[in-house]
This record gives sequence, structure tokens and C-alpha cells, in this order.
Amino acid sequence: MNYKILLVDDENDILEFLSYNLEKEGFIVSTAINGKLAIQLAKKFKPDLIILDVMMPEMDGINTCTEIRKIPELENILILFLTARSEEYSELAGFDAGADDYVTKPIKPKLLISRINALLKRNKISEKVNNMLIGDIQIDKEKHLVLYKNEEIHLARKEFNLLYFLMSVPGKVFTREDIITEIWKDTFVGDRTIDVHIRKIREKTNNHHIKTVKGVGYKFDI
Amino acid sequence: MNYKILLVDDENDILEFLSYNLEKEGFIVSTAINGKLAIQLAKKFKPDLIILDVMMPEMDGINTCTEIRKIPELENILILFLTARSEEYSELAGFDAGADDYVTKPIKPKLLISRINALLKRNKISEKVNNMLIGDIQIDKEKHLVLYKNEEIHLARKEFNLLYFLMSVPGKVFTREDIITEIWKDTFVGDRTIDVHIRKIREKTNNHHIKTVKGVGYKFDI
DNA sequence: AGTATACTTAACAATTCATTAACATAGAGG
DNA sequence: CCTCTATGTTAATGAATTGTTAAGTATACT
Repeated sequence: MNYKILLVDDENDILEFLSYNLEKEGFIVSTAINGKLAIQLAKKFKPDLIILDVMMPEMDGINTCTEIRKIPELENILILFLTARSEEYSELAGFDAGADDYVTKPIKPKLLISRINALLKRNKISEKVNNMLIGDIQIDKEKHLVLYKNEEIHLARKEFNLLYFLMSVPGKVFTREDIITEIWKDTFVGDRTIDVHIRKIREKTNNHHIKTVKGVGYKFDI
Repeated sequence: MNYKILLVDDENDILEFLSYNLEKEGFIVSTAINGKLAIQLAKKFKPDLIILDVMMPEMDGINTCTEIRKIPELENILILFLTARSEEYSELAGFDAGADDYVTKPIKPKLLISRINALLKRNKISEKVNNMLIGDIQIDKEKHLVLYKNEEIHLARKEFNLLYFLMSVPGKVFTREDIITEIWKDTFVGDRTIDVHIRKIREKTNNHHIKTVKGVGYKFDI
């Protein structure tokens, strides 16, 4: 999974420098030049982690952090501070404001990334559970479990992933290309492979639910 | 609860200075003047956190840290490094060696305590319940005890940790990668090692409970 | 040091899964 | 109603994954 990071700093140079380094590591980066914009952006971008410079004009990092913690949808986002070496006070105040960690300037990319990964790893517990109940089919990704009319049915890995994918947007028709991209990534498989997997799922769910849209693809229907 | 801290530094002045400040905060402090003594003491004292000076003669902080992480009963203890300002390398190497945080010298007691509390707080969240009763299996981490149908069964350490890990989220499928990360950290083990441990557990619990999800991993099921 | 216990690995067996080929069927459009 | 194409079905193959055993290493204990 690619984590999203929101960078907040009033200096463009730093934003660019950090963006470059973080993107190189596979993070999806968004940036803001002040606290207010950061909060607005955070609501839409829904980052996993916010990196805040402590020293910023108008609303400084600490105030921004305090504000973020007040917003219900953002209160659990990880926050990491960037502080200047001498700002002893900031470090303390930062933790009080709800920071999860801080890194001192000058920033060493490797160290920063090490810290970010440590934070994200610790936070992983809060990952979502993906559980869906649609009609008489219930699917639980974490438990790799499918219930059909409250009876457990066994699906092999590919079958499971395929059903899960189709159920992710019930009623939407997914083309064969969509399916191949999602389930097979860039492995090449023959023409009938999908059909066979579809057939196996249908067999196990009494031929309900999965419908063929000829010339287009397949969809999951209630 | 009063947390226990093991202080490790070769300079007596620092030990005294920090002891004083930490005890004032209610921590129970023990000290060691080198890495070897630290490890011996840690086994008996069972601290919640070890504070290690990076720069020490003979075995430095990083080596001590690496050694500590190798000892099963100590591998989960929090470790905080003390580094001189300029030791950029130490910071990186320290995280690699398994440190949880670091503080630069000169040490400001307030900041150190703030960091310690942050670490302990973070760690508390991830603390697991020590005693679980699921179906006919009861497991107690502290006592390292497993009851199957009310009969005590003996599991070796790896077996115990593996069962405990799987039981921590019943029904959830853990990938082999998950399992290796949790049980073996970054030791490399062969493909069949997990299977063998699983087999041993199954043998001792009559083949119930642990299910294989082929291509995905293993799960604990009632 | 010597013994017991635990851990890991190699070698092989067993199982399950994914894919394909070959053929069958369905349905749209002429 | 015929043809063409897309999809359905079945069974076989072999690839991938996991299970099992026994023996070799490592570690802990006395």
C-alpha cells in the first residue's frame, strides 16, 4: 500500500526537497504552504501522515496541530513535526499538542524516512477491516471468509479476489480488462481463464449474483 | 503503574544526573556502566525501557541494542538512545539496530521525560491482552501457559508466540510475511520453518483451530 | 562438559489451485 | 434462421503451495 503524506511548510525549497525524497520512496505527497490550507487539504486528501513545520508565519505548526486534533475525521492522523535544533520549547509543546514524533532540522532524508516508516508501522493497527454484506452474500477480506446464505463456502484465492473485486462496487460492470488489471496485474492469461473462475464462483453461489453483460464484462448483482 | 527504566552509560555523572531526574518523576531506575552488564541486568530487572548511550567503550550502544533485540525475552523492550549532537550516523544505525527513539546531548531532563512518556504511551496502545480464552483454548502470556480442554499443554517458545500471535485476532488470516515479521523479526528462515511450527501446534491441539488459507496464510479459528 | 530441549532445514509427499485446450452453447444482427 | 463472435463448460495437466518426517544445529540447563 502507498501511504499518503501531507507536507506543510512555508518555504517552497523545503517542500520541493522533501517531496522529491518522499516520492522516491513511494509515498504519495501533497503539499500546503500554511496551516489553514493544510487543514482544508487534509480533509480532502485524507493523508496517513502530516509533516508540519513548527516555525511558520500566522498559524504555526503547534497551533495547526491543535486545530487538526479538534477535527473528528482528522484526529487520528499521524503528525510529525519539523523543528530547528534549538527549539527546545517546541518539542515539548508539540507533544502536548498531540504530535506523534518530531525530526530536527537540518533534515536528513534517510532519517526522516526511517522515522516515518516507524510511525506508520506502529499505526498500522488502525487499518480498515473490509467486510461487506450484500444480499445473501457476506464477504470478509481479513478473514478470507465468504458466507452464502449464512453458510461458509470455500473460494480459492483467485476466486475470492475476483468476487471481492466485483462486490466492491455492486452493480457496476467491470470489463475483462479491469479484471485482469486488478487480479492478474501484468501476467498474461488466456481468454477462458476468467470465465472458468467466474463459473466456479457461480457454482458455489447457486448461479445468482454474477451476471454477464455480453460484449462488456461482468457485474455483481443482488 | 510505575515504569522501570534501565540506564546505561559509562559516565557515572550522567547516570547520577539522570537517575535523580527520572526517580523524581516516579520511575524505578536501575543503572549499568556497560553493555554487557546492561544485558545481564535487563534479564533480571525486566525494565520497560532501556536508555542507552551510543558512545561507550568496548560494546557501544548500537551493538548493545542489536544484542538486546536478539534476546527473545527482551526483544520488545523499548530502547532510547542518547547521542551527541553531531553523530548523524548513530541516529540511522540506531534505528536499524532496533531503537525506538533517540535524544541528543546535552540532555534536557524535561525533554527526555517528555519523550519517555510519549514512548511508553505509544507502547501501551499496542499492548496486547495477556490472557485469552477462545473456544477450548486458553492462553496466558505472562505465565507462558496454554490450556487445551482444561489440560495444560507444553508449547516451545516459538510455537507459543506463533499461537499467541494468531489468536490475537481470531479469524484473521496472517500471511507468512506477517508471521515472519512478528515472530522472526529480521532473521531469515527457510520456507518450511513456519509449517513445521504450525504442525507442532496442530499436533498438540488435535488439529483444530489453525486453518490454512492456501496462497494467503494461516488463521486461528474457533 | 554433557544432556535435554528447541529450532531449522532438506528432502520428499500430498494437496490444492490455476490455466489451458477443446468443445458446447447463446445471442446479436443480418 | 444462419453465422459469427463472445461466453460457458469440462476435464486434464502441471505449477504452486503446503504437509510431513527425520536429521542436523543451536541453545539452554545443570
